[in-house]
Amino acid sequence: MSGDHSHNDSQIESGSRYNDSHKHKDKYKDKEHRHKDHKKDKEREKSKYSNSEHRDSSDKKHRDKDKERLKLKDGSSSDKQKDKHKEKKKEERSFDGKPKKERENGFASPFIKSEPENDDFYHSPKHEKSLKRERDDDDAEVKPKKIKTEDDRSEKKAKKRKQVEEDIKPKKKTKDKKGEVATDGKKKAKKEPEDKWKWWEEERYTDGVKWKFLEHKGPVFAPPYDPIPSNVKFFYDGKQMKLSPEAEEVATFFAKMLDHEYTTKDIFRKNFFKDWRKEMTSEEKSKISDLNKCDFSEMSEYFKAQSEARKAMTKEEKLKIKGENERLLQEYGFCVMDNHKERIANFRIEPPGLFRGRGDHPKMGMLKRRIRPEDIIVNCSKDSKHPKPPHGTKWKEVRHDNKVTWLVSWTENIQGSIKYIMLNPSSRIKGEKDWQKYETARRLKKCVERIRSQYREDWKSKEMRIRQRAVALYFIDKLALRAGNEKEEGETADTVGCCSLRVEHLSLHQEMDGQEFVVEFDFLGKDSIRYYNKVPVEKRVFKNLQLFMEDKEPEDDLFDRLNTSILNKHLQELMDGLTAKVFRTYNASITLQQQLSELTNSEENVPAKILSYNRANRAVAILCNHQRAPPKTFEKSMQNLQTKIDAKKEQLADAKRELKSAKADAKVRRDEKSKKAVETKKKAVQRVEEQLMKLEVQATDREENKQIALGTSKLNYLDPRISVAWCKKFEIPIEKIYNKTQREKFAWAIDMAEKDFEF
DNA sequence: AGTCCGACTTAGTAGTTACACA
DNA sequence: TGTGTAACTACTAAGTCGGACT
Repeated sequence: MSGDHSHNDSQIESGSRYNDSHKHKDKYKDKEHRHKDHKKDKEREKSKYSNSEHRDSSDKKHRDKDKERLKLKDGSSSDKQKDKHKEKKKEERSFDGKPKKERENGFASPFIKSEPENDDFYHSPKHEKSLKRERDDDDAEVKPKKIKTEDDRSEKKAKKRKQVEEDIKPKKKTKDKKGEVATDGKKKAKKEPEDKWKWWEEERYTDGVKWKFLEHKGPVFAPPYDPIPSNVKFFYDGKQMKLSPEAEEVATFFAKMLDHEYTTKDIFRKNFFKDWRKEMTSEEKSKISDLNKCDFSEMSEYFKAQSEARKAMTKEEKLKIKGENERLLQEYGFCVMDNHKERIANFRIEPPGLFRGRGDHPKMGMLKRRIRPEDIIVNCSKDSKHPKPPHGTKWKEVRHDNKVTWLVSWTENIQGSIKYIMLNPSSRIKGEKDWQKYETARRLKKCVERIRSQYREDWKSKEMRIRQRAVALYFIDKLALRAGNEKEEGETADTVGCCSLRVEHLSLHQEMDGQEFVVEFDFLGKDSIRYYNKVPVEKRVFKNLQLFMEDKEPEDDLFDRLNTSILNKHLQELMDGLTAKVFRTYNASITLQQQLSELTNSEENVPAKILSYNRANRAVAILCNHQRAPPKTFEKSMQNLQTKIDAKKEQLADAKRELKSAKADAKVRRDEKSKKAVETKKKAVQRVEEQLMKLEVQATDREENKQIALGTSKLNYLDPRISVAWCKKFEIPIEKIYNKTQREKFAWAIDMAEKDFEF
């Protein structure tokens, strides 16, 4: 399997963010020009709607939505019918890895237990009882009681657990808190339940319902604009000018970014200036007509001084701010969902500012407008205490949709997309989904060989669309490419995934570096990260590619008979719940598992084993092309480490010399005391050796990690149970692999995976 | 069949904090 | 006792995917 997946290290070395690569830049610039011409009209059309009018259209959207919901609620029979049908379909799909019959009777039990939340946050007793998720209560022997967490489980659940987790014994609680300090002690000790809620031992909703009760305090808005002092001046064309507060605020956004490269970019400046002018008074508008004549330098200096001052604050002042943040977190950072207090991921509304897209984004520099309560849709239980809008304001809407997971949403003005406030990854609602994702990937493991032989067969198909589909799937599987939805030109940076690859993104080499049939990929993927890879492929694939590229212009689609929706429909037929991204998850996780078993040597010490883990992790990151900008201080910190290593080596030599002389001494004297001295020296040598080893490992690890980001795969692609099992098997403390946040996110895996877990 | 859009996951980076070390 | 660096967190952009609508 993995032999199939040859991943070229050169990919990393040469890979770089588009902006950093000159060769690349030029290449893409050319293309952009070519594209531009036929984009123009479309763009003009678009921009008409981009700002004020957008609001109207989105309002309308929501009105329509309302209608729709109403319909659903008092439902005409036909609507209901349709809905039921839909939900059933969903249900059948939603529980990966669980036999269907277990799911069907979700929470039939009338048993309701009112379990007091062990903390009175948002307590609304009158509702709690009726809103508790229902469960059966008949398998008391499965798990030891804990005083206040859930103790009602069903037989089905017990079975399910057995099946999924095999023989999970109740564990001594993982005390993963020892290393944590102050803040932790404060909030955790008081607020956190002693026994953490194990949602993974409970029934799940089966019908598209995400919760039964939801209560929260709404979002925290960005602080209002704080005008700069009047002695900080703005100059236009050399003359001082007092700006209106609205125009001034936008000017400060620009001033704050002055040091950044993109304020020099034409598009950025153009977009900024256009949006800035919209905020000006007519007087200002008539005066300020050229951005180049604007002098923001005093503002810029002012903000720099401010940030210096912030750094130089006294301990007390810093503590005060910290305390205030903590208070805000406690008040707004949590919600109650189905009787459990859960952490919210992003409870602050995004503040206004200038949009910074990634890569060559056509909208960079545009003004991201301030979000007001009137823009906000609140989602919560009907019978919860609704969040109050700030004094004198109103929400746009309060709705009670328990088929979605978000608490708050608003429409952003740059792309017109919807932004959400949702729960933290440690929450039940995110965790269940995450777990499910890995179960789907594990199901793929069972049938991946079948799928592979099928697509290989399809390479020979008479039908073009099938060949294209098969070759694309091969890339997705072998190279872990993303699906590649088509995107609107001129709205975003020009990036592609598998289905949206263009002819210009690959070149074919009959022979290259002694290998036959090499495909050279060079394109910008998500976040404008460059994907560069030379891959030898099967002859049949190569021939197909030649065919697909025949008579096409560089900017034509490689797979002109394919898109993500066609591909995913096909995948759905091959396996329930299968989509393109499942391959990424599957290949990432299976690679980790293989690499770990290949690289780990049980004889080695803990740091060496961790190096092996990081290497396995790295193999995955390379596969998934997870890159990062090399840290700014990389070279220097590498040098520092080297000096340390040299010093350690010297120290080791010294220690060895001393040991030698001690030995000689002992030989002559033959007394206890000198024998002991030898022992001590021996120990010293050993200790220094270990330290040196540790440093060297660190150096290797860091060097190999220069441009590779491990975090993304660890967080999103690697089944945490693989890592947990590995830790247990080799007696590595889990803290060495996962930090606190990660342990919270993966609590389910840490609790359920034993050392023999197999992906 | 294609388009649009809502909901949700995946992504890199900027800024902050903790920590090691001279 | 500050300073440099690593680790972590917060932030938000940019994907995926399914379903409604046309």
